[in-house]
Amino acid sequence: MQAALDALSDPIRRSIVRELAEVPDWSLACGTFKELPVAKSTLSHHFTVLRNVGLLEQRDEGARRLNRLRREEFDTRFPGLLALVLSEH
Amino acid sequence: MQAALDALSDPIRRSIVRELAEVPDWSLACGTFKELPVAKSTLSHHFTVLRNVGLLEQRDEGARRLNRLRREEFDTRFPGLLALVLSEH
DNA sequence: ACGAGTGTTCGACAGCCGTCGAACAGAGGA
DNA sequence: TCCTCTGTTCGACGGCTGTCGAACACTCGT
Repeated sequence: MQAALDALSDPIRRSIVRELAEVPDWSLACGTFKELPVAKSTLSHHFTVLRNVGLLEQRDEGARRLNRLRREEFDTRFPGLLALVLSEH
Repeated sequence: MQAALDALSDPIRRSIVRELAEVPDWSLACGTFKELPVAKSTLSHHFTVLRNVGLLEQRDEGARRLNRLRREEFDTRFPGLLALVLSEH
């Protein structure tokens, strides 16, 4: 719970989550978020946080690392939280 | 949204919210939270944060300041978030 | 009027965390 | 093989914020 709220209290990380929710699973690599105003090392850090809290699943496809939002698993553990974040416009 | 998550990402503030949820409205003053491991100035700060984010309503009763959890108002603006915090065991 | 109890405000401090650049590792194409 | 692209790791830095004690303001019994 603490980790979940910490993870989602960062606006950049919420942006990542919202963007992943709008595309099919495994369709976005980490590097496809270049519009975010942070360095790639910072982006890598954010992905680590989201993965550690159970919001993300990652999978290597050659040189790229594809992402999938763990909607059901996360919603089971923290009901309504993901829906709330996704409702943020 | 940002402010709401920031407010609830602090464990002390979640304790305050949970405790207020278990008693009738206007039944707890700020000073009745002495079991929390913080100084009273820190406690006052936390109450300010919770009030500013719309989770609390306060009312002076003599020297004491009584609190009320704004359940409906907060749940309207951030559906499910308060329920999630209250489910924290 | 005095003292006790309640709560706020202020300045100061410490730790956490988001941020960056540089260096590194691996995959894949020319 | 070399170069490019992708992503991680590392050390360093800065700002935010939770924390405290002291001082202040107010209410209410005694």
